[in-house]
Amino acid sequence: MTKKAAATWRMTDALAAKLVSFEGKVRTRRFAEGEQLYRQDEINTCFYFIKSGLVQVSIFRRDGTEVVLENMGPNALCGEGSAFDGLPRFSTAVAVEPTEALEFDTTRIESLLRADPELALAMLRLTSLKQRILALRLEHLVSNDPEDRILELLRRLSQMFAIDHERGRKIITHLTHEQIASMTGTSRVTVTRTMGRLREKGMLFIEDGFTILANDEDSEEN
Amino acid sequence: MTKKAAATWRMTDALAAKLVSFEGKVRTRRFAEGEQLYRQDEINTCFYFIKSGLVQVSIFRRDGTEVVLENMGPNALCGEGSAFDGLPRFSTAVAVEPTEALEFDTTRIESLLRADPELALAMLRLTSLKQRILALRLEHLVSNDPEDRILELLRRLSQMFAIDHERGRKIITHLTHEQIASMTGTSRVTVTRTMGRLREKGMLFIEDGFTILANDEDSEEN
DNA sequence: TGAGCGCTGTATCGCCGGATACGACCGGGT
DNA sequence: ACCCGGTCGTATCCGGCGATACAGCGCTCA
Repeated sequence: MTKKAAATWRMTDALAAKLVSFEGKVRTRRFAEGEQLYRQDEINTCFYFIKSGLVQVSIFRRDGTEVVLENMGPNALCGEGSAFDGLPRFSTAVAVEPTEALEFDTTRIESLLRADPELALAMLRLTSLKQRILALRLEHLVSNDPEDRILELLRRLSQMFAIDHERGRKIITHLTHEQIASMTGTSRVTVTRTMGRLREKGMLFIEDGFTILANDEDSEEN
Repeated sequence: MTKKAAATWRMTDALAAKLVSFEGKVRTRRFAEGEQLYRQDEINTCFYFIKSGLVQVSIFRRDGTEVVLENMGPNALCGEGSAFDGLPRFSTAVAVEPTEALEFDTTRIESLLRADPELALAMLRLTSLKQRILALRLEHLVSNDPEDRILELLRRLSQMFAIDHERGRKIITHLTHEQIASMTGTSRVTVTRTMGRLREKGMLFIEDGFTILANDEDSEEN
């Protein structure tokens, strides 16, 4: 049950534009803090484009632990996976802030696609991006080295939510060690230990509570 | 460098039908054993629908280890992720058997989508399925328990490639422990140990070299 | 038929991450 | 000021996985 957090995912404005253009043509919904957009195991055909707010998408495992997939902020799309394949949702989405979203329904989207082939392309590009992120997370999760797992997350955040800084990239998204732990499949203690090590190595700095990831001059990741 | 293996992924015939119908309208390509369909880090816009043969999709990590994402058999789609988002491929696809595939090009697919909105839906459904599989793998990879990781793989295979058997589901796909290890991020020894434990618990049987996964009406695991 | 190879089953050992516990710090609320 | 909840830092202990090595076994092929 992680608490309020900043977004860990978003898309480029160009991609979002296509979805935004449907405002008015589809239902706009508001979710209060704590309200669920959809719940694991249920079947339905809606997916959401988030206009404002913050939605946490996570999987609850059988042993009770929670795996946070992503914190979706403005311009993110969520729920499209299970909306299209008609199978029970594999994740739960909860608004952790008051959220406004466009609700698309796949049972009605066929007509939209017919009318606007660009929408199909935009959707495919979006799901492709998600596929990429998932695959990259997978790549680093197979490793049992926590440093590897945590760096992968930080690098992704540094790409998506960071601003340049004299010593690297300042990551605006603030995550507690607990949250990082639940996203990387490690323990809170290990996150603390590992980030301490990274700091000693000069790969990481903390300033005003923000994490600064040093540019990896040593290699050419991503 | 895992060797020849059986498929670990496929889609339902209904979904495949739409793609198959494009035979003749798009290029058909043949790949010899060992030939690459695409390579990690390169950029191009093609994706493939496999008609026959077997393609191994894997990620080569910086430390040199290989993560096998999937062995794609007939009726599988691969490469669509990086084909659509225009970023460097995150995986490498190699034919491990002589393979015949339909080659789609995203730069030309727009016209196809326009002409046939059903194609867009089929593609979205397909990528959704892939997203689901990736997310489920993720869910189990965050766990450091090898039993968890390995069971997830076996359950997936049991759903996709197994036939009923008096003691459970007989998994046709034959994988060596080494291959299972590289798909689950564990060591070969651990796979052997873990599967031994599962056998003792009666959750697993080996017969004629095939793995039989007991139906989990026994519900309680770990 | 025998040699060689790949796969499976074990054993030993070192290491490191999880569990647990506790203290320091910071901020908000009464 | 005081308390309190949340977060970060650190110590200890234990279990189990990875690395490595080796033995038995069933192939294939000469």
